[in-house]
Amino acid sequence: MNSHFSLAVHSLTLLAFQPDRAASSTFIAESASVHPVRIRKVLSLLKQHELIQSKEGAGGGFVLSRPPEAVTLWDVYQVTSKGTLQPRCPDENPDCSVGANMKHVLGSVFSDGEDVFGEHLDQFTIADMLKKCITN
Amino acid sequence: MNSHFSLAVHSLTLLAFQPDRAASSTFIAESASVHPVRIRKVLSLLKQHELIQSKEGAGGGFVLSRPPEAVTLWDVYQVTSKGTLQPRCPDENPDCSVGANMKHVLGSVFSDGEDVFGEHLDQFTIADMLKKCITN
DNA sequence: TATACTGTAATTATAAATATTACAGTTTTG
DNA sequence: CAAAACTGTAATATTTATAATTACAGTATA
Repeated sequence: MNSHFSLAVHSLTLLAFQPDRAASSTFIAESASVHPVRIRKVLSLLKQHELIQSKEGAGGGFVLSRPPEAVTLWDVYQVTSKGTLQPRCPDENPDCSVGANMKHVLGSVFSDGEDVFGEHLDQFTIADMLKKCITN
Repeated sequence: MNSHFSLAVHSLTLLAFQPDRAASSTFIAESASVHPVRIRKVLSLLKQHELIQSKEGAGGGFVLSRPPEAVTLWDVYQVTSKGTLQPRCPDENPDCSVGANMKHVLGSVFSDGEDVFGEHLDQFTIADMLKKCITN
């Protein structure tokens, strides 16, 4: 699983944690121990998919555009990581009936598997994640 | 998903394809378009878990130790890729209640998710994979 | 108009995956 | 018995993927 997903969930959970004020990329980056530019790239994706809003300039930053109860981990996964479950396969080898088809065959198994996995992720919201973090 | 998994499935399917004779690492490597040493490493794992048997020396190679109907993709996954679904998380940050717990919280969500995904993989056997490859 | 931000592109550095080389040990076969 | 065809594994080199860093244009605030 790529790290965009966990950074996205981290960021959204942090925004849910302080719903009153915008969080800057620097603030989020320090919380997640990564570089601010990396956060801005991930949040750029979330913004494109309207999970957050951003405001430029002094005092700007990021806020949620939906209540945290209305955003699931599956929503986030689809934005940041769709398709990454797929196993890496070597190039197709036309000289071998196994090598020629394995990529496609495993591809369909994992594509369905991603949907199954998605149903699991869909059970958890950002609000749930915040609750789990705080009560620990 | 790491590539050990797809190489393992590829190898096992190839062994199922020619049940009569042992396959050498060179033969399998050519089918999968990768280096023989890499195949030997993956097959070493499968051997440790008794999914295959190997024979050294001239005319040696690898054979299945169970019928292909009795090996599922979940069996293979557990040997080659257990835990790889887990998203990469940055180090825990004790100064932030979100940063301090996110890794653990996501960890449990993905651990359960891996089991759900496993139930999906468990529906497919190596025999199924071979059938899918051949009828394409 | 200085300051604190976002947004992005380009570059550099680091880490992970993969290939390659090397060689010891094991069977088979001529 | 010796050459050939294998496995097994370690060590090294290469390639690729990730991540950090730098740079800078644009925007809102005070």
